[in-house]
Amino acid sequence: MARLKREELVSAALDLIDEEGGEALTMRSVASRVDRQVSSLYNHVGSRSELIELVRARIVAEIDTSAFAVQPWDAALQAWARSYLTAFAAHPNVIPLLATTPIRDPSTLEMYEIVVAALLDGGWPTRDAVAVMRTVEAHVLGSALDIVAPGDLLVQATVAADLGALRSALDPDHADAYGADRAFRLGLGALMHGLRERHAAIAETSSAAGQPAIAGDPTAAS
Amino acid sequence: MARLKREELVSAALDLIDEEGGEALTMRSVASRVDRQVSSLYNHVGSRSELIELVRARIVAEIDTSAFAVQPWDAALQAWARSYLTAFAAHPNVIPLLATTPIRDPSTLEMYEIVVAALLDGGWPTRDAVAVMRTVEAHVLGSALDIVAPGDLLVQATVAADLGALRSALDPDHADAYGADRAFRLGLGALMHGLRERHAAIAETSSAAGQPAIAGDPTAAS
DNA sequence: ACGCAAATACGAACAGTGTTCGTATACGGA
DNA sequence: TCCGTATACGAACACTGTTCGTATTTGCGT
Repeated sequence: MARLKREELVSAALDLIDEEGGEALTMRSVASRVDRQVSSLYNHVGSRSELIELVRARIVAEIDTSAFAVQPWDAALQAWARSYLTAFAAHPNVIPLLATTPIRDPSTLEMYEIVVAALLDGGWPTRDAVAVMRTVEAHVLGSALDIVAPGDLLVQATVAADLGALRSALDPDHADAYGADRAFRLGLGALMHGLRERHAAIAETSSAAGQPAIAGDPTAAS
Repeated sequence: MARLKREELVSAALDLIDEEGGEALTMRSVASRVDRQVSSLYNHVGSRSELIELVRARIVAEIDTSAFAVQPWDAALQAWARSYLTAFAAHPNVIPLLATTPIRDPSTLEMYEIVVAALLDGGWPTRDAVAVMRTVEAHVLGSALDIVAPGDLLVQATVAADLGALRSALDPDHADAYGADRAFRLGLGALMHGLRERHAAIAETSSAAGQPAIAGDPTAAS
């Protein structure tokens, strides 16, 4: 019996989730998939949570952050968000598993580092850089959850109840993941538009008054 | 022994989640809290999932949609998003439970109806109304998940690893829920800014060519 | 006030789950 | 070849949600 490697375990887990959903990821199911007994898994992985965290690392590795090195902050940020969502959307069943559990994976933190460094380099003040990244990531994550949500259920409930406006506005053919992706792109475009605006405003006041140290609540810009 | 009402069960569940977290919501724990045996609960609730869905209804009821009746679409939408996040943030431990499970609660659908109707009334084309609502909701939900994520863990890992830019940009005192809320407000402001811009652009082309029927991908606006 | 039907409470049981333990086996480097 | 170590194993534990048959209690119509 060939020696079991950690990466095989992660692959088995990811395949299992992709094929049968996140609740199907039991230690017993993955054990039978790699043709071992349950207790053997604990020689390679400390717990089920840790296994999930390894799956996260596998997916995060697919996110492309190269744009930050060669493009201005806004284009790079948008490309990053797109790649982020694409990586998650490729494994929709994993999303609920990753969205709720706290991040312990170091590679994810390295990604944060790249993004924040690029934002600072792009002229964002220290106060806002982390907030900008967080809000863009939140947008991506929320949209990812929207993708995994069964859209047909929404349509079904809509016709059952008395929801006129919603039903007429819902395109029945595209209320599913496609609709979610469309909503994501629309929202991301709007979000980036607003961020560019804010960035420009900050740069202006900054150049007019040396180092900013903005007074009051910096998020008050309507 | 006083007769057990459904709402008492929901209250007990919500209290339990607030105090001890979402994983602590076991049928046995809520049973002991209402001083019953486990099997008795199933006389009032079909399953644990249904109980969670009732908790969702309780929280959704706190979201204020009154602004749609008296304010223009953009101000109302922003007020709705704020109220939405506030309602969830009041019960952070519930967020992971609700973010992942599909929505079966009818009152939530009624809320969607109100929002979409207001957007249509505000001049948004049928194609985009649902997308606008979805993306704003996704932003709220993603930010809510950001709030529940333990921020101190991020800081801790940041100092442990070699993440210079991130560490220097992170305000150690406010890397927690406060920072998440700041990021949310910043992002929501930017998002609304972009949506207003897009709405104005659409209204312009619409008035120039009767009913729009926009050609090409309507989300292509950079 | 009575009786009856329906709602509720109960305890035991079942099939799952993640995890731990002690022990046996097989591998891989010296 | 030999020895230490990593791996594999099976049984067991404490949980979980849910179902079942059977008491008990409630509230309503008479």
